[in-house]
Amino acid sequence: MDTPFIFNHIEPSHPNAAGFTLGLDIDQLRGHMLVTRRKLKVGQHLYRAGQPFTALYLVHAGFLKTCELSEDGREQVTGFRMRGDLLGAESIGLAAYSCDAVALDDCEIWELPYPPVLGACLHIPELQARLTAALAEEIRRDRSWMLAIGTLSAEHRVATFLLDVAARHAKLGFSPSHFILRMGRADIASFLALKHETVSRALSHLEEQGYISVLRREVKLLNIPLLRAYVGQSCTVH
Amino acid sequence: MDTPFIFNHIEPSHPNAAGFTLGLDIDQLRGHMLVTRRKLKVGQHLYRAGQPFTALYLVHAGFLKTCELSEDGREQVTGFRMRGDLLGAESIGLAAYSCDAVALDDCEIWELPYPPVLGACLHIPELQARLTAALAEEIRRDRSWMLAIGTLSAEHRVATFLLDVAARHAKLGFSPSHFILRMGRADIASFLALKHETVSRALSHLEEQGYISVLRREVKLLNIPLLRAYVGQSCTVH
DNA sequence: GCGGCGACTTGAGCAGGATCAATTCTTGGC
DNA sequence: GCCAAGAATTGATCCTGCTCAAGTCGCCGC
Repeated sequence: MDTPFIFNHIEPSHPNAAGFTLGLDIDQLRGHMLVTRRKLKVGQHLYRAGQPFTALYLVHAGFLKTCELSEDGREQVTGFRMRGDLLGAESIGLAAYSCDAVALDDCEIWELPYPPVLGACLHIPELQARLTAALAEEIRRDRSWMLAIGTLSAEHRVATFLLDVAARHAKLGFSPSHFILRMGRADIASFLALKHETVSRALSHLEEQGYISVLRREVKLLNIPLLRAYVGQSCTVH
Repeated sequence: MDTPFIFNHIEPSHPNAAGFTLGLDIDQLRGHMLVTRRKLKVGQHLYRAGQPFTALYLVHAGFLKTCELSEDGREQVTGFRMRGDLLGAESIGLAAYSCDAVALDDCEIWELPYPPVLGACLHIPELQARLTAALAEEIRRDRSWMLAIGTLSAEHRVATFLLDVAARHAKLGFSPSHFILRMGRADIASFLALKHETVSRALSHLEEQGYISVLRREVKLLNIPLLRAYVGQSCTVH
């Protein structure tokens, strides 16, 4: 029996797996810049909108959300980041970060000071290509969520979200079918452009239908292919 | 009286303005790669999802939309591109384009073959920084629309959309308060995660309230500051 | 100029998700 | 261990935006 309760604390097979978003050995980067380590506790901000933009970050362990804010106080969760994910890239080219990054679990983060990253790109042409590709990947991820939000019903969105979590867990070597959500219902709701009650109901209903089992934040996907089929139906059915 | 009907055919002050997204002189790029010119008629695709990724594109004249597609046939407009905007960047790092780009008006496009762009980055360090910044900018734009879609009512979204069009027109030296929409109601609706009837009603209602005047695709913003205030209210009011 | 098609508007009725509210369950602080 | 605060669930009701439908308008081809 697996132990999803300590996911973030299991060491995956490759010791430098946390650098895979950039596809590079961290040690190679250390030759070009001072890579420091930062620890965050639940609820702490890695950075806030408006703070001077000084670095990119790689998640080594833990879990974070990014939040977009408007002048008039509206707030939107725009994504969740886990081991291996890059943070701060959206603020490249600005003097200050453009959004908030908040720890949803205790985190260990590698800080890559930014001007040095640019410099390193000149010496490691590979790095430049990787960084650009990582940015493009981020655009594609955001757009595929726009597609989901613009075209799927509440329940389909939630199912899609669970399948996405599963896929990301699988890529890190964790169980795709049994995991603990690190974010609250309200964060999922904001991300999917819903209300937390709606997310709660959707989860309950997916459970009733036998697709999943939910107990607070512990989720089991009982039949992933069937769940995929359920999401795929969304268009052909109506 | 201005003549918004021919916006796309007016030459703006700076002859190389169409390159401003990359902040570079196109002639400088020509030294490193073969920049070719492509013309498109309304309805033609600049590229389609699945076609081999070979180039980035700069819009010199005309107007396009980008569409995200799902395997099961769902479709979502993810953005609109006009003079000076970059296209294709979302597909960097892939073998094939990940979305469709469709002309909504006759277009003239500059094609920047991709591997050569990467090569040019090595010789013009400035270009690398600009390209990366352009990608980051695209992420921020997408996320600010996620915020709008996730937090604003239909009518507020439409108003925000009009203000965005106005701002982009202003940046190109056109009138921000009187313009012709190049896309149909259905495209606006998809982009804002609404239905075309809802967009139509929102426009009519904004007109009733005296914020704008609409006649088919011709739009006048009668009081931009007031319209901004109307959008800004969205949170404080509820 | 006329006919036909597609884009847009508008209305009526419906429904999916929001809102408001009550309750249970967890968790952390003392 | 107990209490308080917060997170999640669930129910009842409301309302925004969707659906279905009819009708208008403008434009292109002939």
